[in-house]
Order: sequence, then structure tokens, then C-alpha cells
Amino acid sequence: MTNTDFESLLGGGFLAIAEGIIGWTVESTIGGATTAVTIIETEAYSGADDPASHAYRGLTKRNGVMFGPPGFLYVYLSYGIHWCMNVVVGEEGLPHAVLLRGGEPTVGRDLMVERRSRRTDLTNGPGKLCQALGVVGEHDGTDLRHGAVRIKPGPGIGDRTILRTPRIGISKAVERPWRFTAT
DNA sequence: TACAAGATTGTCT
DNA sequence: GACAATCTTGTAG
Repeated sequence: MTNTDFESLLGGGFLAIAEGIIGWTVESTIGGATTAVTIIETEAYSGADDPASHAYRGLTKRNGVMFGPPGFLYVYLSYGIHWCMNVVVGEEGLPHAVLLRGGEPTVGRDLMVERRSRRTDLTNGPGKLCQALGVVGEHDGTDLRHGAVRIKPGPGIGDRTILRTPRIGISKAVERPWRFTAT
């Protein structure tokens, strides 16, 4: 991702970013192997204003990356088992983030199958997506432009449309329609 | 210091 | 459809 791409995306606010990166590519290079997916499902989290956000109660050791500058990766351990990845999109001090919930494999599908130990449902969930891409806690706080995990424009979602629905898997602020998915 | 809940997933019934 | 696995954080005692 170039700086210009990211800046143009930031201009619309965090909801526009969550919708805007549908159809973009997330690429990881880990252990010399590259895997990539096209993003088809995201959720937006609005830091201090959002009871469902990890950043709602302020800065902690876990969510510190969200309070930093945009364009970095926030990785956290969910239920003590699964890694989930977010794109930090708020300016420094504004802990807005976009959770990557799902994608479609484009590069390194065989490696994803190996990492997931199954051939189906490779990337249709936040925990599965991280496992398929090999994203773990050590990638927390890395640069999405130049790090081991990168995000970049394209290839898009073709003729499909983007659906806006309530968020999934949370118990607070469930009414906010901040989930975006390509159908 | 102890305990409950959580931005989930895989397995078993 | 129910439940276990298992780490971080917040809240209560």
C-alpha cells in the first residue's frame, strides 16, 4: 500500500475505510512464504465511543497499538485461543480500528490448507483468516505498508455489492450497522 | 487475589 | 444445537 492510497482512504472516516477496503488485498510473508487474500468482510470499531471496542475503557497493554498512528496492525488473542487482526485507522490518540473478519484466498492457498489443517472454511472468520495468513501476536503493531503483513488496493469484488449489516459476535452496541460484507 | 466475560472456532451429540 | 479450549482485562472482595 502506498501512502497516497492510505491517505485517500482515511479522508472518508473510519466507516468509509471499513467499507472501502472490501476488495483490497491482505498479503503476508512469513518464513519466506507469501499468502494473500481478498478482503470480503470487515467490521468497524470506534474506540472511545464504542462499548464493543477493546479501546472503550482506555489504554491497556493489549490495545496500545490502536492508540498509535493509522496504518498499523492490531492483533489480539480472542477467547485465549484465536488471533484476530485489525487495521488501525484512527489518527494517533483516536483508537479507531477495522476488524478483518473474512477473505478469499488468492495466493498460497496450499499453505493455508496446511496451516488450517483442512481444505474448507479457510478464511471465513476472523480467527480462521489469521491462522490461514499465519498472523500471530508477534505481528501486533507492525507496519501494514512495509511489514510482514501488508494491505494494498485491488483486485476488487467484481460485480458483487457491499452489504451493510449489524456486527456479529458482540453483546454491546449490537445495533450499530458497522459490518460490511461482499455478496 | 479470585472470578466472570469476551470482536471465536472445532468437535461432539 | 450445545460445549469445551484457554488468555487478557475489568470488577469485586
